[in-house]
Amino acid sequence: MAPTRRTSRDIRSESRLDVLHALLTAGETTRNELARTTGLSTATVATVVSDLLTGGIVTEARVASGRVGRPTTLLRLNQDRGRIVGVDVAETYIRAVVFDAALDEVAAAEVAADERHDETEEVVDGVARAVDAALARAGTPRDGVLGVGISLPGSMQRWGGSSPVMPNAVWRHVDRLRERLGLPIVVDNPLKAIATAELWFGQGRRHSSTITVNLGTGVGAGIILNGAILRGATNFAGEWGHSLLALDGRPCRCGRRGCVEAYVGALGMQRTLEAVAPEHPLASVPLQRDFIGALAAALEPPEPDPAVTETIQRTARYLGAALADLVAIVNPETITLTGWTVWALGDHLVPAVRRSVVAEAPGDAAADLEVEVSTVRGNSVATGIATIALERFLSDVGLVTTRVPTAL
Amino acid sequence: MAPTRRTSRDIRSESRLDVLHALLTAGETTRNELARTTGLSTATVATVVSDLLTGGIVTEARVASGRVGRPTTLLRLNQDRGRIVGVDVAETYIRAVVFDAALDEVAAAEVAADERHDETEEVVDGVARAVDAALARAGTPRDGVLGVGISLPGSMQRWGGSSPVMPNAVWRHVDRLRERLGLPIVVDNPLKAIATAELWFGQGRRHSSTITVNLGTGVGAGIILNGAILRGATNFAGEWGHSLLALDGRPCRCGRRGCVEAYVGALGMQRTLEAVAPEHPLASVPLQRDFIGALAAALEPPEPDPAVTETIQRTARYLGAALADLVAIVNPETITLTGWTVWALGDHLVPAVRRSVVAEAPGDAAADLEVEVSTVRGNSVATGIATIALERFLSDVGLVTTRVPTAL
DNA sequence: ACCATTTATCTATGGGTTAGATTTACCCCC
DNA sequence: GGGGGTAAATCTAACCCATAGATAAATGGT
Repeated sequence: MAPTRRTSRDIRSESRLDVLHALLTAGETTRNELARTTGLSTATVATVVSDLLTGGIVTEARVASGRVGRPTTLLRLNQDRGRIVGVDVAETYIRAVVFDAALDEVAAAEVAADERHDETEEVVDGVARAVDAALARAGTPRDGVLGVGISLPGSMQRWGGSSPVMPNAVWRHVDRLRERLGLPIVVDNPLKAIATAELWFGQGRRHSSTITVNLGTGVGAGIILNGAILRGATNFAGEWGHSLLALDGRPCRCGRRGCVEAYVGALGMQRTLEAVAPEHPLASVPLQRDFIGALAAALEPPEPDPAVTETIQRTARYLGAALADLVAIVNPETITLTGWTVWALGDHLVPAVRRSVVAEAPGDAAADLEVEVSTVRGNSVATGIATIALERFLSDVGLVTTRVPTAL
Repeated sequence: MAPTRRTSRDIRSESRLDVLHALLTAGETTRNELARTTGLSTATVATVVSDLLTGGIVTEARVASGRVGRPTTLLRLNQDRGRIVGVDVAETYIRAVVFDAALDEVAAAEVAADERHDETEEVVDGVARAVDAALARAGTPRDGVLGVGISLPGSMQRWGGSSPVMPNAVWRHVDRLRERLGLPIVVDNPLKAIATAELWFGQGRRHSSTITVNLGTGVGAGIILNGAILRGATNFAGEWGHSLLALDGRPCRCGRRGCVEAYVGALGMQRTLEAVAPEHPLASVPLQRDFIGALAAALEPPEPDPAVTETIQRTARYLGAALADLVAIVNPETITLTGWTVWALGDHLVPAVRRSVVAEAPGDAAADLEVEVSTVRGNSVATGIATIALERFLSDVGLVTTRVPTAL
């Protein structure tokens, strides 16, 4: 019944990941502390740390303790093990971020992208230029790259199957990307990337079930259950932005009507402002980021713009109702909010959204739910997809058995 | 990060459950066949079968093979190991079903229930009377009962926590039920029960992710991911019937507006008929089962009632849109439909629902989705909750480590 | 130089699995 | 009646995981 039977190697793999997560959280720590943090015995921690030292993933520094007893050795992730690149392919830009092996950002580069970039060659070229520029900025030779993670919107692949079925367009992307970059790559979609960022750096470390919701032009949810990303049958899970808020409601970019995104995406918020005050000057701001920035500015004391305030209130209600659907169906412990709309407007949105979720969720399902702005900083898509690339690298060197989706 | 680390005992537990599921599916089988079915080695199957034989869960019958070679021993679940009772506490009835240890139905009894049965004593009394009547009908002494599973609507409990938080009303139910029945009991909600039935007897055996949707007075979804029931932080997952279909739409029984249940529950379908043909005689049929039965009758050839046909079409569209939300968020491989509305109207609903899901789901997310009537026969709530009771019994005798939610 | 203390490592023992050897129980044939 | 071939069932050595507690290492204090 379990589609993939777990073996004792999986147990060891989990132990290694637990130790790596504890190291990421602590920055530097000791074997005894790792035993306390992970619940593993000191013998197991010793064995796992030995494996990671041998693999060059972890380094140690002998530290005189300044007290009696055997001196303590501090451990940390080996930043110098190599570089990992995370690439966020969005609608209007392609951003490549170089991380060290401790997943600290080293350098970044961005190239503009035409929104009609479903032409394979243009995407491949843009990704290659962004990666090359970022690596140059980081001073990293190609042989120092452990892996490149590339987030492609809408990419879909059969998880774990022996013959993955993928839309031809995406297959061509992957093949061409591999040829062009000449580096080990892994491809996934942005929702899985942000979920991975939350799992490794955010609330996913502390909670069994977390949903991280991205608000921007597009809107979606990364779902973490029992310490793993929910991918779904076709790696499509989390497309909550295209679940219904209002049957036959507002037209959505996807061609359907009434989607959550049509109400709480940046464009949806502009539509809400148009409904509140059709002649409002902000209703005709053409660029979404400018629009959201202007909303934030319009809310500054001492005189917040009443139409903008009403827009925020309505948006909070729509968002609360949509999050209540996630609560009703998935019932997570926490929901985190991420994305550039949240950075700009979170202070205004979050308190109202919390109230709205509790009001809109059935029964008292949302009574204990925590809704908060994500603590994952920077570009969480790039961070997450780089983390997926690191996991893939660790899998390739036999340190973890987690099945990272293959871009064959 | 994994909330509960898996140990080698968990691996053995999974092996035992795999063997048990294979036995349930096959009825009777051989060790070699079990090895082929489960993928375990013949040595492991031998060890597992030995454990199950020792525990009296499985029996063997020597069978001459009629061919050369060592004769084959047939194995089957030991029906005589004891009896398990599954109790479905619904709004208007309490039904107790007695199963043997191979989960075949032996006898049943039903008592009427007042819809205002949130009075603890009335529920406890009704459950006790139903269980006593069913056991009498089965000729089963109390000491022959391995466990009683009781499905209580709305029951919630913290899964796996050391100090479960549960609404007081439900706590009182559990305490009083244990006192009154004097039998080992486990309590869960109907959505978890139907998911368990689908996992053990339906599509959950063959697919990694399945959602089983119950349509009746109430509407909800049992969610199976990676061979396990999705419970959620407060055991509330699957309340899809109270996710939104239409913001500010039809009033729902739960006090909110626009819930899926208000459109595709039995009462919702009657509201749809009222919208289609306000003077239709069926619009005022008072009892929901009578109404649904009358709908089915009105659809018989050669002259199906046009208003009823239109009602079915609209309902299929609403249901398709609501299922599309499950596809967008959870992305399962299959969706099965169950419940008395489905038994009565499935032939008319399912083809249209399939088309609607594909049309309403974003992109081609639903392209490969299978939507079908569940193959789990009988009362799937009672079957499922009895299966949970069997799992609990197996856990109590140390044969599985699966954490069945405790009704302490 | 020795002792107490603390950290790190080692070891025997517990759990799981499998490949392949061995045993068992049959049928067929001489 | 016995031997050979065959297929099922069982056993065994070797692999994986974990931990409790013993042992070793490295320090500071006396």
